[in-house]
Amino acid sequence: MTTLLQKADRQLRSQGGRMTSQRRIILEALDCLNCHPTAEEVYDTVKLRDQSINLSTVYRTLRWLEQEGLISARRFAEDGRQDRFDPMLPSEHYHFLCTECKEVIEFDHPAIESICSSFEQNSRAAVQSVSFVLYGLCPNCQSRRKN
Amino acid sequence: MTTLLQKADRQLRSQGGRMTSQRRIILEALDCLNCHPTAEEVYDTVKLRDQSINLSTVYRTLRWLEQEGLISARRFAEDGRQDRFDPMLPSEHYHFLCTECKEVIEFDHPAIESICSSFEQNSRAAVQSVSFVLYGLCPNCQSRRKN
DNA sequence: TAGTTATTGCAAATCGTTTGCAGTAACAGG
DNA sequence: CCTGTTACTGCAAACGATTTGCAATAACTA
Ligand SMILES: [Mn+2]
Ligand SMILES: [Mn+2]
Ligand SMILES: [Zn+2]
Ligand SMILES: [Zn+2]
Repeated sequence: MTTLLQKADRQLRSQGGRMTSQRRIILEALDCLNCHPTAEEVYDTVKLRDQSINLSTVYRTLRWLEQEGLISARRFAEDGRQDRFDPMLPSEHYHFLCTECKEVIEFDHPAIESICSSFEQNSRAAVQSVSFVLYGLCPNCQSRRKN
Repeated sequence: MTTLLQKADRQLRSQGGRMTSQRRIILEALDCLNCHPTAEEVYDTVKLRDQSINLSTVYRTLRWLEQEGLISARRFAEDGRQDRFDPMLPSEHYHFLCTECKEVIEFDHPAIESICSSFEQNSRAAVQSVSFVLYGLCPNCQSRRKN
């Protein structure tokens, strides 16, 4: 399993880009920050290692990774209006967002694809991408609420 | 079929609110503006009837309608970061957004609900709401692109 | 080791939306 | 109708998330 840092390095090499210390720190943060962080969350993590790094550098790096197809930006409702960044997995997947703690759970379901094709047939529209997001309470927040 | 204007009127009456000329114009705009307008689109429409109406009044009215459960706000990816407003239909439904002309097509599919319950069982999370959005090209934009 | 230029930090701009405030106009009651 | 109370308005300024212009810096190349 190749890390984001490795993928980005290869990408940079092939286009005359430069691997800066800031980029390395951001990429390493993304690699160990498991889930679906906001830019602020990445920024907070990265600042622990380099106090002088700037939020706009974080954004520029994230947007570059997005352009290169190495991560994708997602915007969930019921989660303010900030973007969350998702390491691009090899397979399509969908999300559950806990409205309380903002935890994201990924899942997949075979029926989703067939819903798309049945919609395509009925509407004659061409589907290019799918966003399926469930909102609710994760197991933890449910039990926390009962108390 | 009761119009939004009628529903809002009833709601206002029951809570000491006032039916102003601005609200009437906005509600009438929403009633004939068929689909899923942004606040700006509503604003542009109402300005034709009342030059002096203010964008913040449009927002305040839309948010009030949202709170009253008469419309809902939706945020689609690939559509900038503005909200779109959806007259609350009696039944749950889902959306297709044309990435080119921003037309919205509504649809439903019986399998969607069973996907939710199967996710609930596997994850032990409690699903409260669902957002299912397809992105792609509507029939019109497809043929326009072929030429 | 020096030169080219991609990348940075910073501050200011942007975009969609919200808010504080003083003035205006609904509408209830006389 | 007239009047008083106060919900609602327009305006301007604040907002949060993100983007951008620019001059200084630091990767890489040769
Ligand atoms: Mn994901
Ligand atoms: Mn709709
Ligand atoms: Zn939770
Ligand atoms: Zn279209």
